[in-house]
Amino acid sequence: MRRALVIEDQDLMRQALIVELKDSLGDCIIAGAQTYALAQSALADEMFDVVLIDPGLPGFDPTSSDQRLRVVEAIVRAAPSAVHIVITGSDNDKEAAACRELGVAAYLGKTGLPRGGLGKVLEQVARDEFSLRYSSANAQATEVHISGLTPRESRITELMMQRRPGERRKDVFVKMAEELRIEPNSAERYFKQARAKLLKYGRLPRGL
Amino acid sequence: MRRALVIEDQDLMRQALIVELKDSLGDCIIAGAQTYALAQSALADEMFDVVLIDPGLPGFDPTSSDQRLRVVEAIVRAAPSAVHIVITGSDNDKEAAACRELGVAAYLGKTGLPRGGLGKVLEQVARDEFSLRYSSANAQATEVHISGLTPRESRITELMMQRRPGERRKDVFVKMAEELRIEPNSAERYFKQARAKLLKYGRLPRGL
DNA sequence: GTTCATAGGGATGGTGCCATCCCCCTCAAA
DNA sequence: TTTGAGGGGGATGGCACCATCCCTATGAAC
Repeated sequence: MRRALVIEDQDLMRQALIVELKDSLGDCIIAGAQTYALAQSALADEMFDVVLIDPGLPGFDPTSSDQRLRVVEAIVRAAPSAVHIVITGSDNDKEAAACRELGVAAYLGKTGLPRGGLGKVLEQVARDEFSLRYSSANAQATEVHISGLTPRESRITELMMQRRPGERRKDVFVKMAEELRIEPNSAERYFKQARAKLLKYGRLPRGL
Repeated sequence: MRRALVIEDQDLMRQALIVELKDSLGDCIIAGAQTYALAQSALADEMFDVVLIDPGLPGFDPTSSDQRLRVVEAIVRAAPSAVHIVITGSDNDKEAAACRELGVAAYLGKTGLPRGGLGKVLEQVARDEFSLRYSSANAQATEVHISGLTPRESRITELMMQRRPGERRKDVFVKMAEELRIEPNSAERYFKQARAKLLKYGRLPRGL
């Protein structure tokens, strides 16, 4: 059972990263630290296999690349055997190179890193590659989330609304089926169920 | 059924904010926009009751308070009847005051805003109060998340590990019972179940 | 010697989601 | 006229989690 530590001051983001890690690691114990002090005490208390670091922590000047790197360096030294992943909202290539020098295994921008993205990064790292992903605003469309729909229903609705012209519904069912490893028939069933719910509440977005 | 729009470039954070909003609003439809352009087209297409804005968007200089405020102003103008909430990682009192001038209903720092925090903010806003919460690193301890535990089991384990000396287990059961509106007996049952699982896998953190 | 917190469970009913298989109907294209 | 995409469902079994109630046993406190 692997142990991981997530160092990130923004609570919702830390929560999200912990969930991402949990989904990627399988059996694991994940600690979350909001501050540098809490991270230090966690690192002193226990061993970790994976450490996720956002260097923009309270008490450090976010515009000082020097301070940011010193935080990373201190964390890496405190757990030299762990896999270290730096994730930041203000990424740049100089910092990426410097982190790599410090022994960091992956350097990630927060923008453009979707659900499941961390899993792919960990796979890359497991192959001893340095994983580098700069922020990029890559969204093609707005997402939509509708309460009352189950996750499956929500997902197929989203996929269906993003369908490009000429693409048949059946193609979308196949796409979702591959994504979730289920039968296209099931995807179709979720879509029908979702549409029925939306019709009932008179909330049918375009794209039916 | 209310409609909300979340404008935030970091995908995981946007996701988390959408979940927060969904939990707070009940029946609702929530759109998520990664960029200013996507936000604009969403605002042009539909009406929204609530708009959540992170002014630090790609394409704008994050150090320029002028640019940040112009983003907020444009969004507010595009949906004058909506409740606008600004949430940012780099909050300061000048920007808060300026946002209030622009008609924003709440100004929140990302650090120190926990799960459920947005719900309280919305309650405040519903009472026509201006909700102001600056970032603060307020965590007392590291959180712990263990895979294989259900949410209930995870929560009671976390509460139990944060128990202060002298506090009895029973007190913690009551605390969790109030939090989730269940019987203390049930909380105790979850704790026992969690401990049994942890013992089975030899992963008993201190605090039993 | 009784009370109470704690340890360590068993059993139960309910609910929601998942995944699948089935049915019927319509309409257009080949 | 047969085939295939699509609309609109019903029924089912399995599973995980939730919430509750029940039982035994230990050990310290009063």
